[in-house]
Amino acid sequence: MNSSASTKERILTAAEALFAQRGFEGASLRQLTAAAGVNLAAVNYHFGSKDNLVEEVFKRRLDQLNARRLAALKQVAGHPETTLDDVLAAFIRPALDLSHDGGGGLFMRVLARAFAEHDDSLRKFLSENYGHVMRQFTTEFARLLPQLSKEELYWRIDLVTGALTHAMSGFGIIQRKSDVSEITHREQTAAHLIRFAAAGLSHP
Amino acid sequence: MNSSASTKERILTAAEALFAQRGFEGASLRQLTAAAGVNLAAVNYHFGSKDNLVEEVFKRRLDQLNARRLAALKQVAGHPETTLDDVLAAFIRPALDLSHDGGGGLFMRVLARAFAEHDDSLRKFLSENYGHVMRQFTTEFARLLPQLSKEELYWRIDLVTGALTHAMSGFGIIQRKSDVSEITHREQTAAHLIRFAAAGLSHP
DNA sequence: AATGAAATCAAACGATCGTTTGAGCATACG
DNA sequence: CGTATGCTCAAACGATCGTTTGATTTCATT
Repeated sequence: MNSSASTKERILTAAEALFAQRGFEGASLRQLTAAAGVNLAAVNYHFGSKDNLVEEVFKRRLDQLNARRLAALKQVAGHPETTLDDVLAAFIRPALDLSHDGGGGLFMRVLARAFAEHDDSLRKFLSENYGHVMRQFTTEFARLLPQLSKEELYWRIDLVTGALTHAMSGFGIIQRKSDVSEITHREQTAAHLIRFAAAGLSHP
Repeated sequence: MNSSASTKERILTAAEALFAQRGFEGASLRQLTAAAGVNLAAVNYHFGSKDNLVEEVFKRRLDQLNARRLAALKQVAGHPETTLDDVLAAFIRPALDLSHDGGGGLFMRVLARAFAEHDDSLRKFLSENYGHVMRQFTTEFARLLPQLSKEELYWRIDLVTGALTHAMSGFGIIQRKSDVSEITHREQTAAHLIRFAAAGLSHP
């Protein structure tokens, strides 16, 4: 279809969509290359193996998402006037933006699949490429919620993570009402998630 | 006749564990039957197909889980003195109990996998066998939270579902501290989840 | 135009998948 | 006892999987 894009990019885009729909094992290289309009052998030529392709699909979006989240966090972390909502916005808004621009509408669903997979190698890869972000956010949450024990804080962050991952994996489907502009709809969605997460984190 | 029931049960138990670990497509019938100590052909003989086996794995636990949840809900639904915590307890406690007795420790992880799968036939099956439970709980939530619009309520229930599914899928791993009895640990876990869910549902 | 590296292609590789087969075994009933 | 029925078993089926191969095409550089 998109013959202007490079073969590598077309494979990555088709893989992202197919992984979101059928899973990492359910999507075959033959379906994938047919959808991308490239030869079957192109995957092993450009990526070496299917497992490497899976990692590259994650890296392409995750590097961007991590950078945006950390940049947003840096602007509020440590400041005395920073609120819980500010930190949550730094975590949530970049994911929402990724879903609407940059063509990453299906990536959050791929990420949710990866969270559900309890495969060790995939979890290790995610931990190496995602863990430092969660760690920095956790530090800031701990600063803003000093009344919580470490155990209590980890519990709540885990639950919030589950809620947000679940919700964001549905972004591909949820359609805004036609009488609301996209930017308004995105603001409303962000407000929903932020208020829910703040309530779950800071309840007495 | 009795030996067939034994073979069936062994297949179901091995399938539950292997589906939790490797996913529905990742677990092969050869791994599965080897783990169960039965012949390869036994799956197709007793269940007809692998897809039918997947459904039977769900049915075995889901029928019990649904029955317990609805029974607990029935005891509190509609009563004027019922609180949000009561309804949430009716939803959460049966899942916790299933994880600790009856050998269903891995089932919640299988269920979480199924939620992450966006496969149409599996979602249809879950909707048919799980939807009526969610519908009854939603009705009771709506009664106890009359200040929320329908749209707002659905948003919050969806987020709570994501959080609980995520948390419960980890039950197989989380170990209680040795100085806490299992029943105390279960109570503490239930209290965590109920308070978090109540905060997320009822925040201003 | 000639050259050589990079990219694409059709075809085939061995492995593994879910499923089927037909013979053999067990147990219950006339 | 003989036989029917339910179950188990090793073996094989065709299909599909990820991967590899070697020839061919593409294309920038000389």
